[in-house]
Amino acid sequence: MQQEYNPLTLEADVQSEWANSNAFAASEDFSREKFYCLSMFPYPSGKLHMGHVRNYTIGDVISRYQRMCGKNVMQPMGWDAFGLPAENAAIKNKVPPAEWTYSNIDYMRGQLQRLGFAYDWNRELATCDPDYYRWEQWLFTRLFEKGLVYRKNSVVNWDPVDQTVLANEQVEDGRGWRSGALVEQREIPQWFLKITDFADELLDDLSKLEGWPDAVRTMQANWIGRSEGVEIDFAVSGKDQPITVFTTRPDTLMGATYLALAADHPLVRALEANDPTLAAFCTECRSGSGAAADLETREKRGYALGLTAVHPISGEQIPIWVANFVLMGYGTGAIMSVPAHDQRDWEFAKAYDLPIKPVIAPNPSPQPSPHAGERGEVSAAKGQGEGQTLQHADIPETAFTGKGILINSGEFDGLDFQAAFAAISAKLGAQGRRRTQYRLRDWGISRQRYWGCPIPIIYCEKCDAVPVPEADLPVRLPTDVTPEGAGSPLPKMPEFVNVDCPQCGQPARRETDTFDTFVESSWYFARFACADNDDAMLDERANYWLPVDQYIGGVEHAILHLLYARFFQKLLRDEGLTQADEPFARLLTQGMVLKDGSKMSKSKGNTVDPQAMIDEYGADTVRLFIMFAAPPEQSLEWSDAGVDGAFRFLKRLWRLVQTHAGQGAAPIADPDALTEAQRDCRRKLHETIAKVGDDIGRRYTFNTAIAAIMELCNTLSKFDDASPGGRAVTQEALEAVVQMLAPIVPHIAQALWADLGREDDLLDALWPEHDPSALERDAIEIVVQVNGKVRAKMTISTAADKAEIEAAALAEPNVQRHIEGKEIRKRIVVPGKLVNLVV
RNA sequence: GCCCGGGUGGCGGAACUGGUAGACGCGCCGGAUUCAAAAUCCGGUUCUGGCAACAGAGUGCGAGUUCGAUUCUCGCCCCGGGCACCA
Repeated sequence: MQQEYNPLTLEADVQSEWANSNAFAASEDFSREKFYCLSMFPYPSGKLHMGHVRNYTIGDVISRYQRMCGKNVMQPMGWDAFGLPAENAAIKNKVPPAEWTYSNIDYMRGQLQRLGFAYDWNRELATCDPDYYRWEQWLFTRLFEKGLVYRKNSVVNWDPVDQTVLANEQVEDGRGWRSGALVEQREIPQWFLKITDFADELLDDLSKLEGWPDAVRTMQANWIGRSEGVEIDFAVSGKDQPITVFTTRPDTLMGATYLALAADHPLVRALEANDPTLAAFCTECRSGSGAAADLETREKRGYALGLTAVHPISGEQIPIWVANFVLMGYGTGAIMSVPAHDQRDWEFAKAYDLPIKPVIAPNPSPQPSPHAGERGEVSAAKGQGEGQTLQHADIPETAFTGKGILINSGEFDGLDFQAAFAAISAKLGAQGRRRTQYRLRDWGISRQRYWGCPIPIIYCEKCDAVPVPEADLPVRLPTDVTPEGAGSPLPKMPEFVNVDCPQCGQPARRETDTFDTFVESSWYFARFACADNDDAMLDERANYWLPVDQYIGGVEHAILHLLYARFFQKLLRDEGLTQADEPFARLLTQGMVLKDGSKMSKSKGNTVDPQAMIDEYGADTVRLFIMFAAPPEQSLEWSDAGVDGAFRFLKRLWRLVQTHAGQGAAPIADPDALTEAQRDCRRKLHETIAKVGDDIGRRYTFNTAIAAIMELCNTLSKFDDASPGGRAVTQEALEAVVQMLAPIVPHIAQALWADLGREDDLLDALWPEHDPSALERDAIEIVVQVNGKVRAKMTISTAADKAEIEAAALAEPNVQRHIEGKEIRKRIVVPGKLVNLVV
């Protein structure tokens, strides 16, 4: 028998073998099916946290499993290296962001290697490397030429004391996190990418993404928010310009009793100058963070402008209000309010005593809900989540937001939604236009920050904004800089700012804003295919590897990052750089790692340092626990005791293999010559192989795969049969156990593989297949229920037909007791499962 | 506020297509081994009643569909993620 399981030396040995043989270098091989497995790259914040370990273990298990299935696997790793934390660290520690970032990368790379992840490190990239971001700048200039880029004024959080722009995260309760000053919304010119040009394609292609979780597809569809509606002009009494609103419910037009405008609506802006009370109200609306969550949870407040609009059909005068919940960024910045049929309008009307005019009656003949008649309830037709039930057609307690039949609407009375939509749109004539509206807005990519990719634009008085010519790329970010707090240092660097106009040669000024860091993470997956190419952004290798076959990352990225990456894939495709329409064929969104029920975070002080766990137990134990504790999509509750349990299992496995191997080479078995106990053991083995293959390959429920392997090991411990047949079955089973565990605990698996006498390379050992003949059994357990309650369990031949099963069930003593003297009204027999007798 | 998830023993979780609720692991209890401890091994462990056989209850709450619901439908409650400048 060999020595004890010593993970620290064992793992070091195995890892140096992998390194020496360059075991995970991937190359394009058109004769083999490729598998590109990608985990979301980390922000190099200092050291790995448990969320990283979970993310990367999941990816590594999938990669190693796919390799054992014979695929040509590529699993790269890189660094999402630009971002705010580097600037904060610079201010705090007086160290340049570049230096801080690169030293973090070095440390974290070592941690990833220590965990034994099968990365092709030849493809490593960091987004702060000019060799990377130059192609992003290049693409931006291409998009500029194509008209997919434009500049417009847009609001930012402005800290008037620090004289700087703040991220939403840096605004706490409406105040700057450093200065404590009240934050204002201020407009500055910024660059935008026309993602809305792709709104339809981004929405429609969601249906192709069958390997994505439905939740993510639904969230993206709702985020894009395509809606069909009508744009309606309301003439304003005493003004030339009408107010244009957009509504998806023109059928409710006759119930519009007021208009509500955003504080930034042009009409409001014009009136503000001469109305100090209005100006004060608008200032209040503009204060605080610009985050939608803050705006929409504020108390609904309004201010009557004292103007009226003319209802385009009735000709009635209706008041115009400014409301703090109307956003300039969505639609036209003005809404027609129909308080009877919109909950927010209803609450606003109640608060300010505005008229509520019901114009829709619930449809009198919907699909009847079972008890609708009894309680006088009527179910509204269910559209996109807008169904509701209602006591009556009038509006005593709440708005009726369902669709129905028009009332109080003059000539339109009696029409349903469809008919009213058409009739009212037609009646509006030139004052109404059918329109498709999106909730999605163009992507603002300008950041007034230092540690990011410089936007390659030069401003010339004569030529306006000029993209930097390809020959002058990259625009390098100066790296020997330590930001000190208030604002980006770039505008204060004449050697960076002062430049000649590439068009006319006159003195000009370089753009000092940098890209949103989401830009870098929107195309890195493609660059991994050819990270070493200095002459082009992408080459033909991208067509071999893309799309990513499996992408793994946190749910928190379900909308923004994943939508931007999908958008960029389409930009790259249209640029002729790659062919795929979508970047990620299959997506796994992993849950968070919790401790004591809440997310691990420094501020809560409930973090567990992965490094300490690795140092104590080794990488395999950490990997095993993290894959066993929960299915990947669910949150995972960290448990030190659970880690102990994982370690114990590996020690048991180690002993099991050593004990067996210590008895010398095992004979080969003839399956037909086995005893019944040996056949049972072998059946358990092949049932486990079938289940584990399905759990890892199809379901991605690694926790149940591990549980099944543990069960098998428990069976093997008890089996303990030293006869030639018994030893042959044990050898077969242990080899399969080691293979099935190899993706999860690759180090110990490699050592045990050799101990079992195998000389081939476990990394490429083909995944075990189950032997269907081993699964055959003569008898099966069947449950007998009486009135749905289990009253007996019986073992019966698998050959028994329904009548025989039923007869056997009726013969069970405990069943007899429960049916005695009662009439059997119904007999349900589910072969192989159960019998239910209804008495 | 809006969009999307989730809620099962003391704990993490299992039950995949509507068919035995609680696999596997942790913890706990009892036993073996040991001078003793650690480590290891064996047995038990949803709750209530019962020596047991067995009976009753039970998957956030309330209703419904069904022979049968953790699973499907409706209405609530609570927790988590996202909300466009954290990544």
